[in-house]
Amino acid sequence: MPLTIKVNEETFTPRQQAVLTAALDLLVENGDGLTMTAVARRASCSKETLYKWFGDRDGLLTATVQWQAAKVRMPQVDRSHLSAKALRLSMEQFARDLLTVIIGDVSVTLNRTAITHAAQEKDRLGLIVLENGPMGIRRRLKPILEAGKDARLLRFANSEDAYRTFFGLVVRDVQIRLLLGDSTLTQSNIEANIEADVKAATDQFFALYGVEATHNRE
Amino acid sequence: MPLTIKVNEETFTPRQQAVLTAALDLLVENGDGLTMTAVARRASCSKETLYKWFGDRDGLLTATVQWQAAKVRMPQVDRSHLSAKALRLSMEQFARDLLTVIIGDVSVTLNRTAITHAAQEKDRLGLIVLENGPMGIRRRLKPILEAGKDARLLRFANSEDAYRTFFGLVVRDVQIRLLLGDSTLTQSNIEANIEADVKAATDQFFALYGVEATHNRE
DNA sequence: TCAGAGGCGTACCGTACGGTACGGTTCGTT
DNA sequence: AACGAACCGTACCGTACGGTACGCCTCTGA
Repeated sequence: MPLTIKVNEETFTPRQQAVLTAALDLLVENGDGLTMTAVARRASCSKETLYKWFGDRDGLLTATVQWQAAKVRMPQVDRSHLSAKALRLSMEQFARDLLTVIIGDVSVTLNRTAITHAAQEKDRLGLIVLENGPMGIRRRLKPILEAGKDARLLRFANSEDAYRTFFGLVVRDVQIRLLLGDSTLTQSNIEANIEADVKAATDQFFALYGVEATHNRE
Repeated sequence: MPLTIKVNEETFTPRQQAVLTAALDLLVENGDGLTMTAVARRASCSKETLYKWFGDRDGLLTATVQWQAAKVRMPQVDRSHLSAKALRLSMEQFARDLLTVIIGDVSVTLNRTAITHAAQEKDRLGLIVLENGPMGIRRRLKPILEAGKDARLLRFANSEDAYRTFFGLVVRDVQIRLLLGDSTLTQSNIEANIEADVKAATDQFFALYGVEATHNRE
């Protein structure tokens, strides 16, 4: 019994994972370069095997996206014993992880692929990325926000709005510009400012939702 | 590479605009449905004419996106004599227009198309959408922000950050979710909340950058 | 009335790629 | 050793679609 990694009910053998890695590499290297022939050649396997394992091109694509997306795990933040300082650090950590993931080649590629897919009534990939992207973030951030609320460090009517505001403050127009291929946004360019951006976004979030804020949404 | 985007009414004849309309309709109806044959049939013209007018498929796509994107004109806001109330109304108007455009079928389709295109090293469409989307917004919003600053109604170090924060506060995760095909975000669903969202975003923006804000980014 | 331009519709070509078939090879099991 | 399952490599098929060619129609202007 070979070691397998379980991803949402789907298990992949190491060999299969090598294939998925090849597929992902091809995607990142060259967005439309994911032809079955190219994957087979890159992974040194036969097309027949690809079809046997993944059904069809769509299945391979889905498996690739799903497998990779699930690998993006953001560190869980310690929720217990929430001091003001700890909360702030947690939020900053979150912002940093979020930004780092979003500007990565893999994320850009996966989002582009899923969006392309969604443009054809096949929203399967879109839903996967959605679930592992924005929704995943939301799921992890929400308890922290509510812990902050319970600790009287944050004030908001519902955590949904608070999460979405935080998302907006952190991501701003970076993601859409990257997806559209804005050449003025080099990765190194963003990385250089990432700490400043993280701090700014967190400051702004606390200005809006921190208990000491005079202005607060109702 | 001087990417000049100039779409005058004289650039395309009415007949050509009819063709572009057909192409856009096909795009919106069915993202990948833009085949040359389909456009020709829909517009009741010959493929040869399409190639004569637009060069190749890419040219047709570019013309379509360019033509439509340039049609999205947000109202210029009167900048002179800027009262606090006028500024706020301007910002709200901006937020409303921005949200309205972004959740529209056409915008979603165009962004998806451009992103798909950008996934293939051909960032031409991406740049066009970028220019008419985020960058266009930035160009129109910036003078208003600076007028607000001059009138001592807003306070910020540079208008770039202020614009991007506003963008984030307004758009949040709506655009990426729509692009990914999030089925829980129906258009009517968003439209129902659009006024509340607009007000919330504007409130938050003024809380962060208004002169009366106690917390302000440095 | 005629000529030419512009344009429609259709047929056609080439190619890229998804998907299948098959012979040959490796490897595990008995 | 013998057998079979899994798999590799390659050749092959069908189709969809980008792009071209061409015959015919319509409209315009002299």
